[in-house]
Amino acid sequence: MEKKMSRPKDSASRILNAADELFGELGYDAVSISDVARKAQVNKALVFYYYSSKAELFEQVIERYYAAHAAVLAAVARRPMSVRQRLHDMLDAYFRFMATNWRYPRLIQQQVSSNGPHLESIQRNLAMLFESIRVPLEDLAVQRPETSARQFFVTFSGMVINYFTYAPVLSAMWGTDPLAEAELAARRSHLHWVLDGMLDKLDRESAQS
Amino acid sequence: MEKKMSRPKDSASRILNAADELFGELGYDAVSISDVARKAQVNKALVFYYYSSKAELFEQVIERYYAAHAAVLAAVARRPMSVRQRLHDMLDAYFRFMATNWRYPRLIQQQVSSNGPHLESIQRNLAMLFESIRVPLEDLAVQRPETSARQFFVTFSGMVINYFTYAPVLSAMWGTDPLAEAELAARRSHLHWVLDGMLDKLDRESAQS
Amino acid sequence: MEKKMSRPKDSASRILNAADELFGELGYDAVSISDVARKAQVNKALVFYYYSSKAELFEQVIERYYAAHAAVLAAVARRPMSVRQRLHDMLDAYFRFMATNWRYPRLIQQQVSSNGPHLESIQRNLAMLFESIRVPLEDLAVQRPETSARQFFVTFSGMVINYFTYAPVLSAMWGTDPLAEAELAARRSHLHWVLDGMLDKLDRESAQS
Amino acid sequence: MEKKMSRPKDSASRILNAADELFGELGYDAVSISDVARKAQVNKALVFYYYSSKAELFEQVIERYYAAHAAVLAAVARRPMSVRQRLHDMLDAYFRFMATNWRYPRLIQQQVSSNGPHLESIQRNLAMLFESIRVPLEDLAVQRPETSARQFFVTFSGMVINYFTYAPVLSAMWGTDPLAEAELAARRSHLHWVLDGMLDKLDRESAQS
DNA sequence: GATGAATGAGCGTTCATTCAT
DNA sequence: AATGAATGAACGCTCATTCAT
Repeated sequence: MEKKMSRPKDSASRILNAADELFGELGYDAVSISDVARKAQVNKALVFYYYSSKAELFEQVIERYYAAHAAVLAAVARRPMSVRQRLHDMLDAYFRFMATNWRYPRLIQQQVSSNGPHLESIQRNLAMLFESIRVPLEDLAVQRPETSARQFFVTFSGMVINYFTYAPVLSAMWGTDPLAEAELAARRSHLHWVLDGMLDKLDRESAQS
Repeated sequence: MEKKMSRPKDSASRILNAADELFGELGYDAVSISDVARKAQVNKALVFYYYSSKAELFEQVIERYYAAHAAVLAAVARRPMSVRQRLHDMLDAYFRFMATNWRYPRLIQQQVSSNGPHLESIQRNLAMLFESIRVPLEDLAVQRPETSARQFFVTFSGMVINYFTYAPVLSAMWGTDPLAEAELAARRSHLHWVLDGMLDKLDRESAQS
Repeated sequence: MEKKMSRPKDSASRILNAADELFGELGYDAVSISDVARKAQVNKALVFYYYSSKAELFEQVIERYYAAHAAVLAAVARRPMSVRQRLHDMLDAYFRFMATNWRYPRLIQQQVSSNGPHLESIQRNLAMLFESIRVPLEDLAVQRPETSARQFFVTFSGMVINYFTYAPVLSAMWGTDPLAEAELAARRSHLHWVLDGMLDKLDRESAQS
Repeated sequence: MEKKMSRPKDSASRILNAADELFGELGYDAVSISDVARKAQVNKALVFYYYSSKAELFEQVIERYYAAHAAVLAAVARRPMSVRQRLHDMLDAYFRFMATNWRYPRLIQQQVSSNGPHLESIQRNLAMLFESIRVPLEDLAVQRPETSARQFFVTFSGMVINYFTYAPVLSAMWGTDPLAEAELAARRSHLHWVLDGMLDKLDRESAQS
């Protein structure tokens, strides 16, 4: 007799993927373990066999994103280049990563906007991200209150993240899919345009002073 | 004789305020009607006496914000001025409103990032907001993909909203309260600086073409 | 200024009528005091002003039917006539009363079939009804087990009552309204036909013995 | 080692039986899931593990009766015999089934007399029952308004059903248990006596015409 | 006589989690 | 590794009833 035909991926990762999709779409609270088990086509108790609790399951979902995210950042940081180019590169890498993993920013927003129990790990991740942008920015210009690295950090992450968080709403508003290739390209060029605008202004200001 | 020992505000609005604070802090799903009743110091059943369901209570909370928000926008729209000035004014009004009602952007983010059941009314509100920014922007410049009103809309709302959504996290990261006067001032000046950068760039580009 | 224009009937009886209709249609448990108040167009608390509890309100509803029912029975009993004629008369009066007050048998059936809290008063009423049929029947024939007054009592009340209890179901089954004149007439003639059949049989049996 | 201290019947059927008894005695609305769970000696949540809702639990209870009832009817229909004998047989089977499953008619009466949410399935069942009696009756005699199959159907079901519905009341009235063997026998002989009376009358009438 | 506000108790239902197998 | 059964706690909500005015 055959050993109950197991699916392409083993149960543990099928559960993780199901959790990823459901949490990302509906939010932590709106998803029950039963939902996850059903989607993963496994027994409900098996979820607890692999992940000790619902909270831990969620943690694993974002942990996987953190790792991938960190890898992308590291790859960019490794390349030597001008500051201006570096910032464009980082923005691009950030945007591309989010476009590919669009449920990730949604998961983060859910937690942040409701003081979820996973804020701490999000904080750690965010601090790392901030560090990677702070250095080039501080090289670039004097830190005035309106041009501090902190402000740019919030501005750029907001510009990128919110595009994906709001994707479903924008889609309904404008009748186009914000995740389609053409729309992504438009957004990306806009972001670079904005970045250029800022760098130009910084240049002009430092020239002037 | 005393006026029947009731608190400064009547039960209905005490409930609404409690709901506002709790939903804004913890998110719709994480807040139970018991929590709201306890915070409002009323009987749980009384919540249903005034608001027919938890969903309706939430609706009322955001409806109140919508009304205030629309009033602010209308006030700005009424003033005649240059396009550049108008955009600065609108940004300023938007930011100030969010700073005063910082739970409002959090409530919206919660719903949007988890496809909550109130997306529809959020959409309506967002469409209105978009309309009020679209006209001045389209006056300003040719609509290229990277400088379309849509892109600016997402960019500015992201820049503003996320500052408040992330306030708790930033507070922990930087050890300063993002909602304190000094920090708000810094953010506000940054936003105007960014807007100026963009407008300058648009000017230069239209001069050049 | 006018004294809040009161409706054709005063509040107390409007409440009673509303309760009658709702209880009769939906059953005691399925009807809330709010429902009654809404239907009677009075304030919910006013129901308790006139009727001390939901149970008492129900009691008053059936009490009103009892009184009317007793009056009808008494009227029939008063007329001197042959036994056979008396039984036909009683059956007729019973049926006509139920046809006019078709919610009454439904109310009774609800209580009886769910051991409701009003069984006792129902019992009293039923005993009275039984007494009024027992005497003529016992005059008529020897009481064998299969022809005892008790059996006839159950048989006739079942034949009459169930027609009304089942009216909604029969209506759907047969596509005709059992409470329409034509249908009532058919039922009534059937009941007399059955009664005649029984009396004939009793006659033949007593002739034979 | 013991087989995991579970009662003679497994939880699912213990719940179903408890529901049967409680619904039959007190009525759908007067019985809470807690009551059922307590009687079945299981956890309240387990009721929902086996039956998705209170309504479905009730449905299962009557469904079980339907199946048994249909089986009995089918068994009778299979036997070839004279029309008169067939009607006696059907009446007998009907009565015996009700005597054995006396909570069944009560459940039906509850629903019918309060327009309960399960009327539809009751209607289907009743239509089937009607069909099984219609054919032999229509063979028997011309259909006059007072001797139509419909009338006989209501008459006989009323005569049988109400005996059981009223059992608790009759018991209190007469001081004898209507479900005791002797009383059942009396009722049964009465029913056959009535049927004979009707058949005789039909015979006489068709002879005469 | 009439009403709006308030409340305690309970209901049907869901869910994360446990456990024996 | 996998599962069906079981459970305690909580949740949103309803309702009969009370009470001050």
